[in-house]
Amino acid sequence: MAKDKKLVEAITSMNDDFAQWYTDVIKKAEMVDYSSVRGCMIIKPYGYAIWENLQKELDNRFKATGHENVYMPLLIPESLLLKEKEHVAGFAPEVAWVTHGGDEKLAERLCIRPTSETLFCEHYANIIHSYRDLPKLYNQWCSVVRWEKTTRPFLRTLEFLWQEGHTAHATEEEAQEETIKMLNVYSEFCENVLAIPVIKGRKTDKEKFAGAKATYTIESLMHDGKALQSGTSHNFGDGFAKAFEIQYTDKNNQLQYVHQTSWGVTTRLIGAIIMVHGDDSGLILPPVIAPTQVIIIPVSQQKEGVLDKANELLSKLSAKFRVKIDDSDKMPGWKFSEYEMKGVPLRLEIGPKDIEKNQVVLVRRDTREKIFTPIDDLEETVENLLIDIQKSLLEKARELRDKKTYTATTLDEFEQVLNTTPGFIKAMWCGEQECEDKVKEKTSATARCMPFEQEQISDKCMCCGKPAKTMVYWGKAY
RNA sequence: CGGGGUGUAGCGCAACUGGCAGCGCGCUUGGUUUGGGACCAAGAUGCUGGAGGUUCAAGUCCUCUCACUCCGACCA
Repeated sequence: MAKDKKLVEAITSMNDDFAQWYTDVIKKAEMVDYSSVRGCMIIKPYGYAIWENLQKELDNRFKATGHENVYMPLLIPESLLLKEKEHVAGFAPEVAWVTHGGDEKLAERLCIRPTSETLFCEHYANIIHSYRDLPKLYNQWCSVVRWEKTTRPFLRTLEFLWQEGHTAHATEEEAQEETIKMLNVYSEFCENVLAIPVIKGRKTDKEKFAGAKATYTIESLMHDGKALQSGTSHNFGDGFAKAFEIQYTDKNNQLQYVHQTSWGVTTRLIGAIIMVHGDDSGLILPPVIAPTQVIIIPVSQQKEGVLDKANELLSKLSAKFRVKIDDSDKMPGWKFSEYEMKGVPLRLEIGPKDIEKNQVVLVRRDTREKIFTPIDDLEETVENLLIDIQKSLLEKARELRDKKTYTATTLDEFEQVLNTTPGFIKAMWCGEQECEDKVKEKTSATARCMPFEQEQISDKCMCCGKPAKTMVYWGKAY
């Protein structure tokens, strides 16, 4: 009866089928819906609210580091896209084209932006003339379209929301400084806001962005041991500047090319939140970005005074926190499960027994610990608990990642680890793409990044045995 | 783009060898309930993903197509 019923409603267990678990969670937590266009998702209010909170936190950080928001057009003329060779080669296979306006065929077809480097470059060429015009620190929030072969909500969709920063600087040093500065903004954001620990480092040439001189990345590890590239920051050098003729006159009246950067994060981060923190009861959201931080659930709400008290607590807490009340006539047990599925960090139960004792029951989503709290201490306790949940989510994620991080000194060992205990594998590399290709071919793992924090695992490349240059984090990636 | 799986009510599924399209959950109304997914009663809901074909008759057989999903390759 009640037990069978629970089985009907339950989601797939993570350990049984991680991919199915993921799909169940995003559907049951009402984050997305599928649309009639292949590979495109409808982001529902709950999913979008998470994006909005994430956006707010990031945008504040961009502004605090001197960046300004702009908006570039959705459409890019083909001739403009073709200007930088490597860049086109990287994106051409996956762009969508607009060929008609109404019934009329266009003289030049337009692509729907897969990314906006070319537009920013064209614009920069027009507005940058003097060293006094530099640096230009622009960012835009928009969506882009990439015609991917296979798609998954949040992780890979044809259209996705993102932010792309594009900056132009007078010198190589300044551009490099900006590239690293924004990578640090991302990693600080991931750890403090999303409670996701990341590995910072540089991409190998094989993995770097089309047209970039160097790509830096933050890599995180999901519950199933797969890596997720969570944000990138590119140093373009003056490659784009030369292709688009972005030049300025320096103090010595010499014509110089600018040095550029770009950096971005996407709605994919929501996928990371799900797969880093979630459990078999559903989502677990870090309090800082949770659309609802506290859900109030009245118990025996038809009894005199219960709803009044619950609403009183609602208005009291709303001054400081994002709080909601569920006074629908569903059973309390149903509501408990529902908000666990949605990952609300704290549940507040209030019923006749509590009112009698002038207390409430607080329940943490992450540990399910029940805390009986006097109403007089409520605000302080809630505040402390939210801070503690945020903190312990990060700690727990870091512990898990460290536990799933291994080392290997030979390719056999590497394969063995990857097949038995998927995760990050730290191993030495000679620097040759040949070895990178071989690893991928044999194991389907890729070089996730060359971390800033290097370790000497051994002195030989785990693949070819030649002297090693770099320690690399390897892994299977989303 | 290659390989597998799936499309039937909002969701999960059933319908044998081709023969009236059904069940559970959810939904609506009324009532009783409420500290871990309540109960009773009465209802509503379908061009079986789409197009063509075979047949007296198609959810079922054939052809094509679209979407979803998983596994690879490609990518944020």
